[in-house]
Amino acid sequence: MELRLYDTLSREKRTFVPLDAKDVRMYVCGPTVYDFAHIGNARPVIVFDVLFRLLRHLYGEAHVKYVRNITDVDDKINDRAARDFPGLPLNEAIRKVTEQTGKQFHADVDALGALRPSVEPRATEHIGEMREIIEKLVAGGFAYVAEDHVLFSPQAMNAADSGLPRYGALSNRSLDEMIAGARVDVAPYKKDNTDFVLWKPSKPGEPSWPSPAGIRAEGRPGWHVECSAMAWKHLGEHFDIHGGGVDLVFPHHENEVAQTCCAFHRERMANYWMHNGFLQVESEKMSKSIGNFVTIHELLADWPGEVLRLNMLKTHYRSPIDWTMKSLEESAKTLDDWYRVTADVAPGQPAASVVEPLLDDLNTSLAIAALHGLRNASDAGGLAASLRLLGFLSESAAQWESRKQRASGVDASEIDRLIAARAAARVRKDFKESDRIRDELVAKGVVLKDGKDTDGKPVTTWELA
RNA sequence: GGCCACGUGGCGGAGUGGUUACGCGCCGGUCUGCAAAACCGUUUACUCGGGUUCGAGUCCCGACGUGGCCUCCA
Repeated sequence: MELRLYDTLSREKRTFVPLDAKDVRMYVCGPTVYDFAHIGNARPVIVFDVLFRLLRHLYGEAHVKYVRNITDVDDKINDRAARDFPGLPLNEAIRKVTEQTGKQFHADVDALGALRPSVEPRATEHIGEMREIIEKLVAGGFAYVAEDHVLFSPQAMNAADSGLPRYGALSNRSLDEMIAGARVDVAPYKKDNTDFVLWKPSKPGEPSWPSPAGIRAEGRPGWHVECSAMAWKHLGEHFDIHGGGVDLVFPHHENEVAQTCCAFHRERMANYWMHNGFLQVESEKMSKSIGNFVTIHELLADWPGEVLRLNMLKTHYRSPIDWTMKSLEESAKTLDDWYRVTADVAPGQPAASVVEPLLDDLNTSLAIAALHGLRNASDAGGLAASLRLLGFLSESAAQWESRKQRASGVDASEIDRLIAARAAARVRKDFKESDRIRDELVAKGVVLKDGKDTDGKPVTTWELA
């Protein structure tokens, strides 16, 4: 069985053939670290983590390299730093913001069960590579200097007749359309309104580095060239998979392709371009003004990370998701059941019924249906191994259960005392008293479960509603 | 205005021409002092209008609806 992936560029599912099966290479655009990551940011993290795990399963852990960058130079970071640390010099404030936010991001994605990528490059550590790419683009006639900016010219790219991709091929639009649809003010230093910034001058006090292309004033990079530089440094001029959210297709990824292909005279940057769909919250677009803007951090206060993970994977990665409380409750219930039935089970091999849907462009919905199938067939070993492949079952069943008790703050010994009192009442057939105790516990959110142990003796356990 | 994606049963959500998706819920049963939990079983669908075909949720055209992108938002 072979892996098939949907490629945004060719707009079809294609069999995945790595450039080098001993060194499978994937790049995913990571966060700009200026604020808490929201639940929409969690989607690419989880989706491409599943792909990373699947690739490791197929090609071996040592043969897959996953790069996810951290953008730590950006206007939004500068604004946030000035707002939060008005007393500090800007550069120091920026460092505080990026450190704090980066740390929080790692705590969030760890809780979601996402493996750390092989490399997490920071933009500010790759300024040299960015300058190098910019120099090549200027030398090749694809970029020009104007008023201390360096601008990339898609027109020049499409005028070149050598083996380059056409600008606009990834996002499926022509330069003419872009010119016609342009609705922003064109900066006076641009030759064409489709030109985009590779390098720009820094204002006094802002982060700055020596500029390329003979510009005397110091400056800083444009966003797009950061990813071209980091991907090049860690994965080479041409690699296998490039991922991110659909919103990045244009202009970010289109521009990455342009920069990398023109700098290195290549026809392709990545062989497969993968994009995850967007997310709505309770059927509404997530926005701060509606008040439904929800961070990963906030959700983790109420739900285990694996519940968020399962809830995300119930929907195919390219479809839109409506993120709702009801759906989260369902996901939590499912995981409770899976933890229960896989408790103390030695994991076997991941089931083919789970792996095969994943090979078909990460059909996680169908894979989850297969998990239910394993559960109903009482194949606990296969279920446990398959869940692990998908990044679940990171803790023991006991830890999973105790986490819920801790969160609710109930006193386990008090509950045990009440259960014993109820058992005594039932023995003397004082059902009025036994029901009273049961209701008392329900009021505390504790649900009793009467069963029998292996000897047929009645035994009562409990769980939180 | 331009480009693109999507529209499945009470809810979530798979399925690219012909057989039960699956899960949650509902309902019924077993168990129970009664419940709950657990286990067993059952139920309902393909936005609308045309077309292609022996046959369409699945292909084509149109309408309506929802969402995304159109210069730094995952």
